[in-house]
Order: sequence, then structure tokens, then C-alpha cells
Amino acid sequence: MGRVKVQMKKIENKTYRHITFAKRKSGLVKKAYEPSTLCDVELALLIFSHAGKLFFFDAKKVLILSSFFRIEDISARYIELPARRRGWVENQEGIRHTITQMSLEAGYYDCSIYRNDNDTETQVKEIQNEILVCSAQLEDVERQLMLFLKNPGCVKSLNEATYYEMMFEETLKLVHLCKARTLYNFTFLFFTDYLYK
Amino acid sequence: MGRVKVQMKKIENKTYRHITFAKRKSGLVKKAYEPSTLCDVELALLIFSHAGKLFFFDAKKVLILSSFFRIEDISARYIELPARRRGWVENQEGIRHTITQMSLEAGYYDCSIYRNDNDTETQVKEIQNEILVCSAQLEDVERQLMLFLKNPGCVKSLNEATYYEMMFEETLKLVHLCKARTLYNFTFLFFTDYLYK
DNA sequence: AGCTATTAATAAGC
DNA sequence: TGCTTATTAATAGCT
Repeated sequence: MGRVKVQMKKIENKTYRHITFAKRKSGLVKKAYEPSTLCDVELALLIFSHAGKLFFFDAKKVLILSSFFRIEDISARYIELPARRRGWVENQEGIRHTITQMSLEAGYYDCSIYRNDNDTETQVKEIQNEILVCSAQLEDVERQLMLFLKNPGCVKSLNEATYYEMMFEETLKLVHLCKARTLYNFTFLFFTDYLYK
Repeated sequence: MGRVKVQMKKIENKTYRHITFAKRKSGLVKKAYEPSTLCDVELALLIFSHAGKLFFFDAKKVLILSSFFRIEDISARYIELPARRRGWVENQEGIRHTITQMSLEAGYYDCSIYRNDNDTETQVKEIQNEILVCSAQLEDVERQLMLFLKNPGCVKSLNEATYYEMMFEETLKLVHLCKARTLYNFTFLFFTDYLYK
């Protein structure tokens, strides 16, 4: 559907490739949206490019998440990517709903995150911060857990026991959060822009 | 693009709705595949319907995973869905690669799973079984962890300590596995058929 | 970012 | 379910 028929092979010219992607991306989002309305299905679409932003799409709205990581890193060694580098939220409602849902489901709901009901920007910043804190906690907890496992008899005092108790509770919460996030990832659509900003 | 212009609203007639979905699904897969070739991007597409099969698509091949769960269950209360019910693998290469990758990355690689190199069917069955075992283990470990956290001073003997040590190692592995799976879910495409079989 | 010739997808019918 | 065709929709090449 153009002036000429195009061969299905990589467009070598970088500029043309980006233009084509930008055009086809909008077409694809539209094409993906339509069956969700017409046919009453939930739909998710995910596109990774070599750099750029993350787009979130759940057939009702398109959210934009800019990301700090390069997609090659995920493809090649995704387990090494720290969760805190997964993305930076620029959207409000969608991600707040997600986190609320995830937190509730994981038994990790904290009212303090949602206290400023009239200031969405502040809320988003708090949630962003919460994500960073959670991610950092997960890594710390995992590191501590590793140390504990190498020497399980090291718990000598009530303070230490309480510390490990909290730590494992944190781990358990994060396992649940991780489960929720995994299943959530099955349910919705993420979309990566192609712009090298 | 048809004999008449269609209104963007749910098709009430169930038969027509299914026919439309089947047609648009194939179109959408094609449309989603093309940018991955033309524009050199990784791409993922996910469609949920009310029942049916899971399709896995990673822009290079389309794999078919039949599922035991209904999509409503995920949408409504995805955290409650046991991982073991997420799907039953009918594909060989893709999922084996995935699991190998995930296992390697998570430090959970077990050579015994891949010993029958000349019998892919057996391998797939073993991997399917491994998935079920892992899922069950995660649930058991989480239950045990909860019990431990309610009474952290309960570790009295070396045997008990060893037991908890193993349990927490298992938890840590599963956290890693869960992380790998989460990031993996960002990387590829799942696709649900609309057929009520 | 906008325009149009052209190809591609598809709604209805068989 | 699969094929055909009239028609609409997407888009390639150009500005």
C-alpha cells in the first residue's frame, strides 16, 4: 500500500528506516486497537527498538514510559538488568492503577503513596521514587539473603533475628510483587519508540 | 477496507465477531511481523480472548501454546492464577531455548533436563514437567517462608537449619527465575486464539 | 508533518 | 472453514 511494492527486508538507510517505523508503528497501534473494540478481546503489543521510549498500550489508552535502558541489554542478558533501570514513568493514571493493583494483590499496599489525591504530579513522582526504592531493596535483600545462606548460624541476637525477619518479609513481598508483575506483563502492552532522543 | 465501512464498536453477533477476529488476527500478525523485518526492531504482540489457545510470536516464528486457563481469570485476578496453570507447551525449540536461557541466567541450570538431545518430544515433556514442579515449589516455598517468618526462632537443629537454608536458596533461585521470566515477558509476543475449542 | 498514487487488508457474499 | 471481489484503509515516495 504505497507507490511501489516494498521488499520484505531490512531498510538499510537509517533515516528511511526510522520514517517507515514511525509510520508503521501508528498503523500497527490502530490495527491492534480495532479488534479489541470490535471483537471484545484484551490485547497487548510490544515493540523493542535499539533505543528510546517505552509505550504502554492496553487497548483503552496509550501511555508513554521513557526508558533508561537499551533493548539490546534485555535481549542479550535480561537477567542482569536492574529493575530500577527498567523505565521512568511519565504517565500518571495507568501506572498508578497498575501499582495500586500490584501492591494490593501482593499485600504491599501503602496508603502513604496515594495521599495527595489532588496532585497527580506529586503522586507520580512518589510512585517513581517508590519503584526505585523497591528495586534497590530487592537487590539489597537478595545480597543479604545470599550472605545469610552462606552462614545460616550467624543469627545471634534478637535484633539480628528481627532484621532477618524483616528482610525475608521484604523478599516474600517482592516475590509476590514479581509474580504480580509477571502476570501483569501477560495482560497488557508495552511499546518502544524508535526515536534516538 | 471492505465492502462497507464498519463502525468501531463491539460486533454483537457472536459468529460475525469470531469471523472478524480470525481475519483481523492474521492481518495483525502480518502487520506486526513486517516492521520487525523492515525496521530491525524486536516485536511482541499479545492478544487475550475469553478462551482458547496461547500463541507465541517473536517476529521470527509463531509458536503455539495451548492454555489451561481462561483469560478472564488473569484479567480479573491475575495474582491468584497459579503459575502451573499458565499454559501447556506444545512447541519445542522456542520454549526450550527460553528455559535454557532463563535457567542459565538464574543460575538454575540442570543438565538432566536436556540430556535426551535426540528426542525433542521427551525433552519437551521433561521441560513441561519442570515448569509444573517449579511452580509447585514456588508455592510451597512461599508457604514455608510465611510459617518461618511468623516464628523465626523456631530453628533449633542443624537439620532444620539445613532445611531452611535449602528453602531460602530455592526462594532466591525462584526470585531470579521470576525476574528472568518477567524480563522475558517484555521481550517476546504471546497471542491468544479466539477459538472456543 | 502533509499529500496522493498505489498497494494491502478486509466485509460481505459464496 | 476457505475463496473471491468490491471497497475501504494504510502507506511509499515526495514535498
